[in-house]
Amino acid sequence: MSLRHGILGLLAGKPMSGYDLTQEFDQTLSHVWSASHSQIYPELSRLVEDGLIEHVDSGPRGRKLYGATDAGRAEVLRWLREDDPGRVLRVEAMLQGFFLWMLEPDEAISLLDREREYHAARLSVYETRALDGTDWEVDAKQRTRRIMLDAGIRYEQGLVEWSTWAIGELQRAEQLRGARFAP
Amino acid sequence: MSLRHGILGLLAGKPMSGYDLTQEFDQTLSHVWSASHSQIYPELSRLVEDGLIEHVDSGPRGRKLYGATDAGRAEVLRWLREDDPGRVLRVEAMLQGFFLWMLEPDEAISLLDREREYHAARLSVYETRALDGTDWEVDAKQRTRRIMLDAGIRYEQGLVEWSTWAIGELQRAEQLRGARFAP
DNA sequence: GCCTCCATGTAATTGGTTACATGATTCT
DNA sequence: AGAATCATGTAACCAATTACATGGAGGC
Repeated sequence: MSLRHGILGLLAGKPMSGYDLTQEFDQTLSHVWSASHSQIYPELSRLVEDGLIEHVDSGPRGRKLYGATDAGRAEVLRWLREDDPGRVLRVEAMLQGFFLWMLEPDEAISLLDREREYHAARLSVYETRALDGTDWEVDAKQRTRRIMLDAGIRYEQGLVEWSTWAIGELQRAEQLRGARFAP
Repeated sequence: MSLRHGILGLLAGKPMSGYDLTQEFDQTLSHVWSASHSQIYPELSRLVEDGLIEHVDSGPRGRKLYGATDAGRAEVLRWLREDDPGRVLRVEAMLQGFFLWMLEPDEAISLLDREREYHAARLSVYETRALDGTDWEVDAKQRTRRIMLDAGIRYEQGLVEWSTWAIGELQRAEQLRGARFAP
């Protein structure tokens, strides 16, 4: 139950509303975990029921702030210490990659180019964020954010490099193929 | 519906049984898409119903080989050409990473060390596989396999480097903290 | 004869997506 | 006055996991 622990971990950091959590998953955690508001709100109710979070404050427009209870914080720590994380990966774009051989070379190249562009765009988002964070290194929380942002940067960088290289490979292969007919 | 297209793409390559597909997802496609046999068998039935694959041969122990039909191959191509891949990512280990600040420095380091070890192990599996593949470059299919294996290698390499670096960061931070009390 | 691996399937449950539904506040 | 954004929730459906269930073939 990772969504549960994700929410719990965020609320252990500071009180937030369902809306805030939705944004956090969508922005900061996006390269690590996805969750939509329709999943988050019911999970918040369950966490309250289980005594792991509590309703701590209210704001305008029915806004409800939740915070982690002691039991909630303890549960995050237990999860971090004891639970081996699942290793399932599902990356649809990379699954498509496995079937590139079915496409004409130029189509395969344009698919890889789509990937290169996507990851270059993500990379520049993360790099901007890295520059924006001025007061890094002040405390453990900031340091963690920096470390996880770096993971995102390295991941996107790796994929930009990979797709650039792969495009080159396909172009080289096609030139060789052409040369056999027009030497 | 990525599982569907994953199966279809594999069967467009060569006829396989549900058992073969399960192994393929578990071994070659593991860093890209996961699927268990309990998901695969029902999906095979649905694909037959929809005329995208057909039962082409039988073997011992009730083994059933399926192959893609023309409609099936056409559907893979349509998917590759027209469908924008989903960009949802879910990596439980990295989600845990976001809450490292809640742990004592030595615990955080050992969590990162677990990651380093896991990815180093995966990396060596892929690197062995890269050496085993002798007749690379012979055709588009082999070239695709090489390119996707390379994606896996770069991904794991990136994470080994990242976790090594992150461990260093935490160690450095802890030394600085210690120095303030014992200058 | 027994163990392991090959091989296929189903059922119950949980997790996640998409669509539906509503209302308050702020900005222009 | 109208649009955009904030904010919360539910319902129907689809996807995935875990557990249950069974049997044949080959090796020792």
